[in-house]
Amino acid sequence: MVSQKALPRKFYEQRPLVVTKKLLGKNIVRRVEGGVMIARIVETEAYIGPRDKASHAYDNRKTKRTLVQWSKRGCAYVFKIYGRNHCFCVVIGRRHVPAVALIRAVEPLQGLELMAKNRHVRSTVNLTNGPSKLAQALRITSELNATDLCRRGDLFIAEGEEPIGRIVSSARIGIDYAREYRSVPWRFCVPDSIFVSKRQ
DNA sequence: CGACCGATCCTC
DNA sequence: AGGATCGGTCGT
Repeated sequence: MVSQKALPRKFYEQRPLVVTKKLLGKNIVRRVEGGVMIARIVETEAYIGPRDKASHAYDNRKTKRTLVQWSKRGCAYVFKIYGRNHCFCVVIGRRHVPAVALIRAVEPLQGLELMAKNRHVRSTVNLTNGPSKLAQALRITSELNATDLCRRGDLFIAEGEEPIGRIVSSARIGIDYAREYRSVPWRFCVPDSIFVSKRQ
């Protein structure tokens, strides 16, 4: 039986890289009409503004899109990318310091049928093995931007099983333009998960 | 107001 | 390897 108690604010108030790493193994709980979906986080990345050139909040770019990055830790930052895809992040920066953890991959635990319906794919691994794939599977869109994940609502994160083995860290994916921040090891994943992006 | 482009995914 | 697809962002 998996816990459905939201992680406390205190969890998100640790140092950004600590939170990003500790999110591995935690469970995303998503309630929609038709049921509950639960998925275990297996891959994350940290974006730590304002100096991080890969971050949307680089150089303190505070816009309508990025504003949530300055809100309370433990809130959701959901953005749309390439016109059709969404990505799901968690705010983890101290007050006045924008920072988020991007959820890059999860393992489905409950509600696989719902996820498959949302994704229109057959294979289980293809359900949630990428940031926009999991957002689509869990039906996470811009409407959920700024959701407080510390409340037990339609979207929150709960305690899960500790990852077994050593956490792998590496450079982040898809941010080659970020100059000297291109190679910082701010990507974390559990070892041996088939849902983790190829490339480590 | 126009131009550019992306923390991706899918198909070829 | 290339196209989809559109709102955010920035320069004029």
